[in-house]
Amino acid sequence: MPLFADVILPLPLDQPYTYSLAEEMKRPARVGSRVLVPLGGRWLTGIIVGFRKRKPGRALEVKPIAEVLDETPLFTSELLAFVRRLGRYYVVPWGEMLPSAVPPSLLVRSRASVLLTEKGKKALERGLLSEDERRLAVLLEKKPHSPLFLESKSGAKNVPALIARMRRKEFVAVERSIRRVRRRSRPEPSRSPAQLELDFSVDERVCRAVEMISGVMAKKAFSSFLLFGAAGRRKDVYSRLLREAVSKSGSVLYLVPEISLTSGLIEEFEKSLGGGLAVFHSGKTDRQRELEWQEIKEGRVRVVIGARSALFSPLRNLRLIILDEEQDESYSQQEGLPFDVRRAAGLRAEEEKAVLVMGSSAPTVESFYRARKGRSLVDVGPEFAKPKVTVIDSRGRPGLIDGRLVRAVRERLGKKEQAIIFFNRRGYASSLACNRCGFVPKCDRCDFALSYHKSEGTLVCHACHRSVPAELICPRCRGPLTVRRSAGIEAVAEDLRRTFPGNRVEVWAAGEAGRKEHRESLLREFEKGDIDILVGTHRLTREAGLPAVTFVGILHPEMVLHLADFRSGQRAFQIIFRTSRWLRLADDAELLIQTTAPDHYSIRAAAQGDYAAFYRSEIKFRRLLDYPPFSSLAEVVFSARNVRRAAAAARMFAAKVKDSSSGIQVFGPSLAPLARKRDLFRVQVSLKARRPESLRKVLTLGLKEIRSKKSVLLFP
DNA sequence: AGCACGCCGACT
DNA sequence: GTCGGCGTGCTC
Repeated sequence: MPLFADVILPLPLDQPYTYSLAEEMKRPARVGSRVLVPLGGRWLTGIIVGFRKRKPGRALEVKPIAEVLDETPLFTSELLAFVRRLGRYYVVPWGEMLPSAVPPSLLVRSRASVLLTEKGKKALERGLLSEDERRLAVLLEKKPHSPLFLESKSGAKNVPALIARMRRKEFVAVERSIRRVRRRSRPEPSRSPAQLELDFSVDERVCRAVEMISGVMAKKAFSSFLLFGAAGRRKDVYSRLLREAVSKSGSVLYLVPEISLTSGLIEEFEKSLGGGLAVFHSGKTDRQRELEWQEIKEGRVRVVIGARSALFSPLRNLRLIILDEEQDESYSQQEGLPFDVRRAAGLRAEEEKAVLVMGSSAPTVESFYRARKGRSLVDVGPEFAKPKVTVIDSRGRPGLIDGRLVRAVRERLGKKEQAIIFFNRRGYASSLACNRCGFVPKCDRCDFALSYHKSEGTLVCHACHRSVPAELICPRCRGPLTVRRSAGIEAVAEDLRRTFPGNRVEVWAAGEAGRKEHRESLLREFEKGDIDILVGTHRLTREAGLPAVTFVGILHPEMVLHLADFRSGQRAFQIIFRTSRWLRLADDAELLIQTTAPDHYSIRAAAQGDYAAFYRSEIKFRRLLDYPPFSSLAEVVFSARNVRRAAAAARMFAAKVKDSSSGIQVFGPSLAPLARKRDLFRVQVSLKARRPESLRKVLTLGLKEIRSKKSVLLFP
């Protein structure tokens, strides 16, 4: 009896391919196992998603599976179902979801290598080659290289076509090799769980929350909760639920926005669980991740702590998913990673019939609204201490830093105290400009003015992260380029240095100061008291080791309100709310906010530390303008090398959506906010719908036959 | 995603 | 007429 396996491949395809199974492979091949298969002349790793007795098409010539790579399946059936659903949800092909789910080294593929033939060498010596051919041949003279290497080094255009032509003329040959799949090394056996400590939390709200949630957990059905309140009490709840789940031989997934923020947490769990804990973070090597997967898969690891990639860990009998700091923007759908972690965690919990507990002291209004409506809000009470907050109205006042803020800082420095100043814009100024001819240096791949970073002497494109040395002479008229020093953290630092010449001022920002050693040395020096004023952007809130100070100043948190984004009110609130955590809780600790929008509800509520007040205003505004959670939004960006192609795809999509006329509002096509990025023109279409299901249906249908590159952002 | 194919303008 | 750029379609 012949047997065939349906295999999903790590390609932008939604359909599995069918391969035949040799007799000796029928036993090890199982749903969820990795297999090595041939596809169009190369070797790829795929995942078996099903079996069939006959081939799908009569005429189809089915190729055999070369090797089954796993003894136990890499994916549990729940995990596989989750990945498929996640793809469906975000309109991403099944196969495209795979690489973001699995450590890349587990998806072996053949690698092409181009080598120069004898005939090619002779042709090179005799000068028989065209310019591009010669360049390629020179690179290959010493040793073979990958097509990718040739693409970047040869300087020739359309390298794949060039290689194909040279191959036909037998100047070069292409060889394919697969990195040998390593045999698994037997990891050490797991330690037996240590005695679980009993803890006697006296907080009644914590006890009630634990009781209620663990009661639901015992039912082994999907359910979700929003834990609202102070961080310490949330952690008590998590830790007790976690131990409850583990003691019932279940496993737990603990998601955090950034693994660096979990110091202490890991040690604590390690102590109380006595092994069986895995920590996911981006700093790990491929090899480490691979071993970790095996450990989890084979049930030796029962608790996984990590950021978004941990969402795909192959835990079995998953009972509990914890998602802390629910409001954090790193959970949102971002470039390259086409899903929202909050939503994804919900889908995974549904597939696993597990309980999802999200937690925050100031959740997103979307989650808060849904939790209230679904009666799944669990309030464990707010922080006890609120810092002293002062709002400075700087309307009509000149200068970047208000005199009142300067006075407050001076007072602190006089008392030998340190200050943190927060300002959420990188760089020195938005751009350089020529006074004479108006020239503004722009990125040559993006439609974006370059940001001037004075301390580094560079111009940085904040869209594609490329940086070039700054030239201060206008290339057009040879006039001087001057700095528009309106904003930017470097300008803030410079002002402060001028105002406090005897004190040390340092800048903390992503990008230029992004090197790890640099950040760590800054941190140490700040801790020792060698730095008096630390000026930081949003990046600073991502740092766990920052010592608490007695003074924090926030400059113009209202800047984000000017962005065309329905969540900007929430972002402004969060900036202030989160920043206040840097304050040491002492009597004379103070948070000072300098703003030109002191009456905005976000700023006012954040200054008072009043989430409820913020929520009331924000939800009213969302309802009025029909924004999420009262509607669903989609943003589809079509990108292509030339504008016409991108525009044509966008127009076709918009027309299709309008034709389906299912009560969906269509905005655009219009140029995307960043009309050109990394040499791609971007045209976008936005959709708004009452119900998320109708939106997804229209997206799936409308995008079906559109070949052009596209990316979909979904809200919520 | 790769890779082959086939179409078209622009050069030896 | 070939070269080289680019869009289209297929891979079990």
